Parts: sequence; structure tokens; C-alpha cells
Amino acid sequence: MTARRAGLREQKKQATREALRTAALRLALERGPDNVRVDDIAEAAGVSPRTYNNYFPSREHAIVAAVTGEREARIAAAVADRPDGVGLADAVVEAIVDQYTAPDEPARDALLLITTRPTLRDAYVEAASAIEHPLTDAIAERLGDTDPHTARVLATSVAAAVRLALQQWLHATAASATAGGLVVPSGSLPDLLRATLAPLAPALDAAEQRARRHPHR
Amino acid sequence: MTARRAGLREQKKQATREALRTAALRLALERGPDNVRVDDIAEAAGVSPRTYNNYFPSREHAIVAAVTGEREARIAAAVADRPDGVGLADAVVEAIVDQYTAPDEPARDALLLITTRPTLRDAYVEAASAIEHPLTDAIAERLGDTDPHTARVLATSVAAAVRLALQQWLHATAASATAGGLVVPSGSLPDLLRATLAPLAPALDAAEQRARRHPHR
DNA sequence: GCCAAAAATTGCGTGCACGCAAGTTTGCGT
DNA sequence: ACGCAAACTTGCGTGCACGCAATTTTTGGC
Repeated sequence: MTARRAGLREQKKQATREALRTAALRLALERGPDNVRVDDIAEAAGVSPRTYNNYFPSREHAIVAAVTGEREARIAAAVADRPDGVGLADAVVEAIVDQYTAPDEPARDALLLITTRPTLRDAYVEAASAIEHPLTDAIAERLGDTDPHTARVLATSVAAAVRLALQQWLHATAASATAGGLVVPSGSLPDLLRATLAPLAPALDAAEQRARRHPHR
Repeated sequence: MTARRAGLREQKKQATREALRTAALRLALERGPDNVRVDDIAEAAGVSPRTYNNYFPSREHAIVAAVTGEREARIAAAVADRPDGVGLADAVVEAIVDQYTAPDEPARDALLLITTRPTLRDAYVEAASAIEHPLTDAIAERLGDTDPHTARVLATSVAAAVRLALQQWLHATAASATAGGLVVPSGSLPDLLRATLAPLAPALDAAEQRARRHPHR
């Protein structure tokens, strides 16, 4: 009767996960991303190298996870929190923009690190896929659970659009990096996100109208 | 001098590429996918193992490429070929459905092979991403090049939806016995594709209307 | 408290992706 | 025809992902 049902185990797992990604980012910042082996990360976190891959499927994932954190959960919550008066499209777009503008999000030097290495950039972009499932639930909630399939399609498409926006954003900043000057990667990501998600708004609106016309219960 | 300009080199490259993917599929079918090393494929195609990875980024890609072939190009062409009277949404959806129903597409035993191994399934699904760029061009063409950004977003979303449909299709056919599938009754892929792309139709239509209202040239 | 089952960690072995720095082939200008 | 430059291939070395089976740790029932 100590902790919650099956709780202490999970707690420890989250602890090592946290230790791993923190160590990964710290080492990458200290030595540069190419001079940190997965063995180093494992050692710094006090686990075996093999265990590392029980937590992260690749070397890059840990570093990226240190930056992205629990963003997917926060986005889902943010969508759910918008008042019902707000249209679905606006709710989704603004929730996403908010989370990508969150105070701790930048972590300037970490993002700068990521932009330098192509494999890290890819992993960072790919990490946005994690919003798919939480977002599916959030959208399904808003649509009244009438059609889970539609919710999945929309969430998938939104996630894809977000990845596209991130890709273009990083590509732009990388290009301007070679052009000289310090590259604080703030070419207005919010604007880019909004512009990229805009074409999907009609699809979100249409789904919302349909749901309104066929209320579920 | 019968070959096209700057053609002989490229011709050879396509030949080895073809040889590699053919060999990969043949060997996988003969021995089972787990009993074929990349060295074997390379040897069967008469190139060095290192060269294999100059053509395909992973072992699975060659096998999958043998099945998917040049689908992405065919889809783009199919979109372009639809008469102008047809709406953009219909043009895209039907072009995709057509290509995934092409006569040689199934290759029954090959697809069966793919469904068995998770890594192959993933690669097969992922391969659908290749339609993104050709589809972007095709859509941009139909929209009159007014806004390339919108075309990219739409193509990206469509590709994501196609991946989703394939994923569900493969998942359904794999676990048809266990679950009491409350999702789409796992039936024909065309139906699943149409159902999955349907929620995006409003976005495609809206873009088309906008383009019609602001003709470019 | 104690023990058996479940779950997580670990070491090992294997195949693989890929950078790099030779070698080799192709194509083009003169 | 000739030779040079660019493109492609190859061998090598390194780090990595991951299946498997043995081991250690956690948990819940008694």
C-alpha cells in the first residue's frame, strides 16, 4: 500500500528517462554532438549502454527529447482548454502556436545545437509526430466522438503540416547561418505555423459543421 | 549516340538500382526476409556491399521499392491527366485510388511477405511519402501556381492521410482474427483510401475556389 | 517477512548504416 | 584523340540498433 497501483516502478522509469535525456543534452552541449557516444550518455546516467536503447530508439532521440519535453501532452490539454465558442480550427492552431512559443521552449543554445547537425534536425522535426495521438483524442472530444476516423485523419494531417513548417523554419535558419551572422532561430515560427496550417482550416471547419449537424447523444 | 543526352551514366545507374531491388525481392521470397543479408543482395546484383547503401538507405527499402516501383510518378501524372472539369479533390483521390489498384500492384506473395515483418510494413507505409513532391507539383499546376505554399501543405497532408490508410489497412489485415474492429470494416483498400481522404476534401476544394477567384496569369 | 511471478537491466553477438579516402569509370572540352 | 575533371564504386573502420537469454530488482499474495 505504498504508492499508487504499480506506481513506484513507473516513477523510477521516468527518473532514468529524465536522467538519460538530460545527460545527453548536457554532454552534447559540452563537447559538441559528434563527440558524445551513446556509451557516454549511458554512463553519465548510470545505466548500461544496452539499457539506453530500451529507453530511446536512437542516439538523437534522447537529445531531442530533452528539448521537446512533454509538449505533446501540453498541446492536447491546450486544445481541450479552449472555450467551446472558439472554432475547432482556431483552437487547434492557437494551441499549437502557443506550445511552440512556450517560455522554456527555445532553450537557445540547445536549438542552435540541433540546427547544426542534419540528423538532429530530422529527429527534431520527426518528434512533432508525437502530437498525433493526443491531438486525435482532443479533436475527437471536440467533435463529440461522432466519428473517430475523421478525428484521426485531421490530427494526422495537422501533425504533417506542423512537421512541414518546422522543416521550412529550420531550413531557413540553416541557410541564413551560412550567410553569416548569429542565428538565433527566430524567423517568426508562429507566423510560419499559422500560414502552414491555414489551408487545413476548411477541413477542420467542415468536420465541425458535420458534427454539429449530427450530434452524437 | 542513340542514348539521350547525358544518358549512359544514368542508364547504368537505373540498371543497378533495378537489379538490386529485383534481387532483394527474389531472395526475400525464396529464403524468407530474415535469411537475406544485404551482402547477399549486393552479390546477386554484382556490386559491392558498400555500393548497396549508395542506392538504398536500408535493407528494407530495396524490397519495398521492388513493389512500389515508380508509383509516385504515376500518381502525379494521373492527377495531371484528369480533365479540368473534375474538382481538385476528386482528381487527387481518384488518381491515388487508381494507382493503388493498378494491375501489377498487388503482387500477392510480395505483399504477404511485407505484412509479416513489422519493419517491412513500416517501410512500405513510409514509402508513400515519396508522393509528396510529385503531388505538390501536380497540385500546384492545377491551382495555377498562385500559391506554391498551399500546394505543399495540401500534398503533405494528403500523403500523411495515405500513410494512415495504409497503416490501418495493414494493421487490420494482420489482426483481423482478434479484434472486433470497431473501426472501418477491414475491406478493400480503395474504400479505406476514399474514407480517409474524404475529410481533406474541403481543404482541397477551398484552395481551388481561392485559386479560381485569384487567377494567376 | 517470505517467496514466486513479473518486469526491468545487462552482456553478448550480429548485421547494418555511413564517413572517409583511395581507386575506377565516364564524359566533355580542346 | 587525348587527357582532365567530375561522378561513381569500393574497402575499411567505427559506432550503433536490437534480438536473445541470463541475471537482478520489484511487486503482490500469503
